[in-house]
Amino acid sequence: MIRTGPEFLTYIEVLRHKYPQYFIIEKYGSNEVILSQQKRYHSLYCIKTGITKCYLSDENGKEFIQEFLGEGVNFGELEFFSGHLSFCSIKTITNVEVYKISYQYYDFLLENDAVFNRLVLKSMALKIGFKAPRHSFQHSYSIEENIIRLQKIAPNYAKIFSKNDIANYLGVTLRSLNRALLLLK
Amino acid sequence: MIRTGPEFLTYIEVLRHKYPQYFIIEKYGSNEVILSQQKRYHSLYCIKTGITKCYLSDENGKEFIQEFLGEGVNFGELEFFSGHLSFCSIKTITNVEVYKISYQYYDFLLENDAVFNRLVLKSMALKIGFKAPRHSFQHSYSIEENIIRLQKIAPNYAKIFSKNDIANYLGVTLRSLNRALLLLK
DNA sequence: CTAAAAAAAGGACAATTGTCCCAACTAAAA
DNA sequence: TTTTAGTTGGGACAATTGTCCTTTTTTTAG
Repeated sequence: MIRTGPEFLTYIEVLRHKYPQYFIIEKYGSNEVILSQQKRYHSLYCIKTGITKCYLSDENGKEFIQEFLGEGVNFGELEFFSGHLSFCSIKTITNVEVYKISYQYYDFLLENDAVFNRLVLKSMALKIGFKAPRHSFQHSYSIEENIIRLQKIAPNYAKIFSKNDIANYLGVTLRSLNRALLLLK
Repeated sequence: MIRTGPEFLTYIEVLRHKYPQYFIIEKYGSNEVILSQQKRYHSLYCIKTGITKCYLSDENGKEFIQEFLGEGVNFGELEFFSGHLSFCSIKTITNVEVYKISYQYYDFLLENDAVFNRLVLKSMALKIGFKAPRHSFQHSYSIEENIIRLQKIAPNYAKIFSKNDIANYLGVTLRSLNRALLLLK
């Protein structure tokens, strides 16, 4: 439920010794927007500690949560490659520390560090591989079954996330989520 | 609606002159499975001509179509990076020609051809960037609005795809799709 | 400490979508 | 040709989910 990338984070920590000025640590409290959709940025991020949500909001302001991001996950890197505006927003849930890396240094690392390059490729492959089965499952099964699945993956999910976030993650309304929770009791 | 990767395809054609033995052309008729989910492969593919669908099927055999793939799109590359089994199936819709590339040669190209490497990264970034807004839209709007959107993106969609495929692409039943089409007439 | 705001819970009804049918038509196979 | 299988279209009803609203509880801010 919360994506992580421990391998990537470990390697970032290694690289930071070699290129200390490439990695700027930023700290955020809870409920702060780090990146908002439809804007142009010149840096990307890797989460050092904490949890964020990645979401799209539609015209009515409803959030559609793509995934929850934990330690070692990158964000903002897609826009570097595609050249597009950011297509989702990132907001902190807990206190968060991130490494911020400029496009320029990122480009340098991709070209000159084969290990880093391969880790980026792998992390992107994993990102794609995670989404599809999740959306498929969410669609094929009832809300109750989805909640049961959440409880298995993350037994403490209710302590971390608000009901609203969970509903938006499952792609249902808060009312429907509450109904499903009632039936499970 | 049909993903393509012209830039990638062009570069493959270039590389093929330098490394002819790396790229094996395979031809398929319509409705053939090129890759099926939960299996291990040792090659990946790039579509030269034709259209395929990428889908997950659940226990009831219902297909959940992720996307339609056209010229220049890769598939089977995620498993190379993640080391996982294939997580979706690929079936041809029209006649299809693909370039087949072994993991071994792919690895070599990634390491030794910086342009190729960057194109792979870009194509993966685009893959991720496409899915999220689509699922978000599909979820936020009615079936009718989704059909109208399809017609704008691909006016000839009804000639290429069966009703069943369109329903599975939109994540609704055939019955619901028909109902929505009635209301639009 | 109190007021205001946000989060959580659920009632009542409406709208949407799914399930299970059946019928017509087309294409493919025997 | 005849049969079979697949595609398309839609009726009737059930189940699910959403919308709108109200109440209670919890959290936050002044």
